[in-house]
Amino acid sequence: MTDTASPQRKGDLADAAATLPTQYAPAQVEEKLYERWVRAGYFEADAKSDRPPHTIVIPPPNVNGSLHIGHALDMTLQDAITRRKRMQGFEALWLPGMDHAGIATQNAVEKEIAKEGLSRHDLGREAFVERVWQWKGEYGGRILNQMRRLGASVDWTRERFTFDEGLSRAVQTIFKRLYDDDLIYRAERIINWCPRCMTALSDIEVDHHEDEGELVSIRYGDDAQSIVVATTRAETMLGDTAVAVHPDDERYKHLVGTEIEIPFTGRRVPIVADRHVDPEFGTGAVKVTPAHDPNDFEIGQRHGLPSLLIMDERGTITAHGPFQGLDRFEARPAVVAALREEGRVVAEKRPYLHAVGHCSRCDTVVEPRLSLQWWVKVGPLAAEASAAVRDGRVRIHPKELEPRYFAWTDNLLDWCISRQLWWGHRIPVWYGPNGEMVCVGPDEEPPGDGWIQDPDVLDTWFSSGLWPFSTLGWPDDTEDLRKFYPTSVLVTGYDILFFWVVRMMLFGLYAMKDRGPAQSVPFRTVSLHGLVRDKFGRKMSKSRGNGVDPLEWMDAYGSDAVRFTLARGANPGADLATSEEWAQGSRNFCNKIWNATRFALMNGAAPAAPPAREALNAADRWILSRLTAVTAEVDAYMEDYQHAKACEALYHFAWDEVFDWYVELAKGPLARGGAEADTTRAVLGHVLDVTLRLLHPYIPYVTEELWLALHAGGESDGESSGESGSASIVVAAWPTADGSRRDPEAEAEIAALQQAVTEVRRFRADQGLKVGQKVAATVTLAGRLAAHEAEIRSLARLTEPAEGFAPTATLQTAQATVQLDLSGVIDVAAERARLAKDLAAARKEIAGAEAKLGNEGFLGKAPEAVVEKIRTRLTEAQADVVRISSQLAALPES
RNA sequence: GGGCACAUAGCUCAGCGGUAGAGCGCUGCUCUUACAAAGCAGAGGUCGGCGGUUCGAGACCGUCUGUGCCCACCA
Repeated sequence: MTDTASPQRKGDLADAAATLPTQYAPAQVEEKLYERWVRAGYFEADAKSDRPPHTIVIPPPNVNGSLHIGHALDMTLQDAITRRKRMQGFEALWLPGMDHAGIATQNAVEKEIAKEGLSRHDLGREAFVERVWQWKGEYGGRILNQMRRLGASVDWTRERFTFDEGLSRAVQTIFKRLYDDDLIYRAERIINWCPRCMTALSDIEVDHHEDEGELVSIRYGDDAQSIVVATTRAETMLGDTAVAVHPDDERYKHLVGTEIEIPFTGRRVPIVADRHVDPEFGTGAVKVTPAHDPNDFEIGQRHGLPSLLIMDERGTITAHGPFQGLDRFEARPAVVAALREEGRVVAEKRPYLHAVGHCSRCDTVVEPRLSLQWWVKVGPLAAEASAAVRDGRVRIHPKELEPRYFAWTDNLLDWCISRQLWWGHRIPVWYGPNGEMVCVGPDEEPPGDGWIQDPDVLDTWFSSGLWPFSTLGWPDDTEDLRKFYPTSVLVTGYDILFFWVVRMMLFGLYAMKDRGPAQSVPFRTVSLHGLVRDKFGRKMSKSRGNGVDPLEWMDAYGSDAVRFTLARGANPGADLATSEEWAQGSRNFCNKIWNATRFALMNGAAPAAPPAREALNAADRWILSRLTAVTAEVDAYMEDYQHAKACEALYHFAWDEVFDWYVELAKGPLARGGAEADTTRAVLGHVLDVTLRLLHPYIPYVTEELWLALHAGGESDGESSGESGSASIVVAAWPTADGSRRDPEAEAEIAALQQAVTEVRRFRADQGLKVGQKVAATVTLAGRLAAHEAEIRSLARLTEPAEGFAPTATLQTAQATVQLDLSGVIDVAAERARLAKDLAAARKEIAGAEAKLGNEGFLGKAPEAVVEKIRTRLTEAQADVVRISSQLAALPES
């Protein structure tokens, strides 16, 4: 924390720099800047503007959650995209909001009231929903508040909630439309039932994992006629209404068409032949329970079998008999035991690994159950959704993930949308006293006395599927909808590709179809990122304790550091590993930028249009050339959502080129003063100004703080500041590459200089010389390097040769020869070893190149540029051998 | 049971037809007129195995092994 500037120098410091401490302290700038940005209205999009729109709707976080590292990644990327577009002059809208998250939130509140010894049924529907709203008010805004911390440039005036009034109207509208188009229907089917949540679940809300089951073989029938079936769910036999065998199975052919008695029930059921049965599996005979198994249900349909429900909503056996009242998992062993008693267990239980469905919310084993539910007929909608990607109206990025998308759109089964919950959009259907049914639109009065509304609510993904247009005011034809739909890009993790992205495609294309094919898509591009993992690439989990709290990192290292860490790891569609050390590294980077800018300010640099070429020295021309190249590179990467690449390019340019070389090279001219120093100040100011603007989308806070300081002192130049002047980097112009500044000549020149300096430094390091230890040397330069002796001497810490100068070592690069007097210092043995190594490397090089050039196939087919490169390499290596050999010979005896 | 990825430096990952890269970590040196959250220099990979295509292959093809993920109603 010590300020190393000497007292005399301090007086020369620019005012702005004097106020900057030697370390960047995020806590002191973040809140202040965010408030200023919001107050200035920079994040508010104007639907009336004539700028081209750029729209992102946030994947709405669940109200019941708090910011986790995955959110932080998602939001950082969206913010970076939005900030760049805003700087480019787009009318950039990033719309924030939350999801009511039906089942998840209901569970959370149920858990809370359970602490008071209450269930939702104790409260009753209305009071319970009231309670959830209350809870939402209390905890709901947490993530949104955390977004502010992160620096998210969202338009707070447009914040939405999937359960707010407007969105509820959108839900009702689309339900009605789909209903009228026969794309929503009510039917009795086998659904996934969670006996704990007591609701139906859609297929994607069920997680299958391998569970250890027990397969037991049971004999049905009596001595006269019997058949053996195998099952893992013995209790379901109480609901069996048939036994099925394969039609070609010779073992059972004679039994088909006969009847057999189901134990305990006294029920006689038919033996049917069905192709679904696999004769190879188990005994080749299957018990058929149409009400509790999806396959069996289909067999039942094919053979006109009755369906018997034998469990209630809680999974308790309701079938009359000895097992009534038992839980399904108590009933299973009880049934097996009773069967054994009767001598019906033919083969004892054997362990059997099979996939069992679990509720994705509470992990309870899902019970397939025949039930009357509401469905979306997805076929026609999915065909559209598939076509939109196939014909390029919607681009999935990275493309490698397209097959996963098609795997869904091309195989989607009808979607069960009704849930037996209380927290959600109520199904807008009313039932009349005589079994009539009417679907009520948003502006219609519900029917009167004697009619009751369907008690169920809609799947939470039903409302979030409308998000890209419901948030913009649909079903009304609003200015926002006209201006900002279709949205530009959807940024989300690949893990909700089918939960959410597919739903938005289905609904968007349907609801907006009157706009025509190109304009109805919910987004032009889907940019998918991966999951954040720990430093070893492992999934983060509570039980493993390897999770990361982004807030903790923000506290410790600043928001920018967290953002940069995440963005830098974000390769399209790929998971990223992260750890605290990386956040530290990013923090260090921010600090480095801080200090480089601080140096510039201390030397009076200010953003200005860089002087004409003739006024510039080689270093200036080099860095401006590189700046142009990097600007183009970063711009292209960002346009293609390649954040990791963009960040890497910026990191290396800023640190390795600007800070480590240009700033060092600038010190000479700045110290010498005069016009030369003015030029350097202008170039340095310009380079930093552009670099800060390029970095701003990823690290908004530190760049703003420094950019303001940089503009506080000097003249603002129109090009760098953009039309909004120097009020904020948020609205400064996004840099464009100035092709006229490309300068291969200067790049080659500085590369040669770097090579020479590095060679000397390496030599010094090998000899164990201290930085402060002066070494006399002659420096002989050729070609482009001719004018750079002063820089080389300064950067390599070489002094002029004095009397009695006696060189003991020679260093040579392509355009520089440095002879050093190291009498008394040099470690001859080490030097000899080093040279021997270099010599061996050069000889290997020659051998490789000669082999290639002697290869006729190579000469015949390789492009001329490649051949030329190898020739050059050969020539250089040959020269190296000569040089090194002579150096070896010149070394004194040890 | 299907499908899709991935196997490159100690760790996490880029590179995807022309002499192996980054960050972190590691080693050595250094308070050098912005920064020790720094500077300088360095060590460390026969790019999972085996075949093939090619003048040339981490890179393309085949195959094997290993790992991960997604989907799936086999009782």
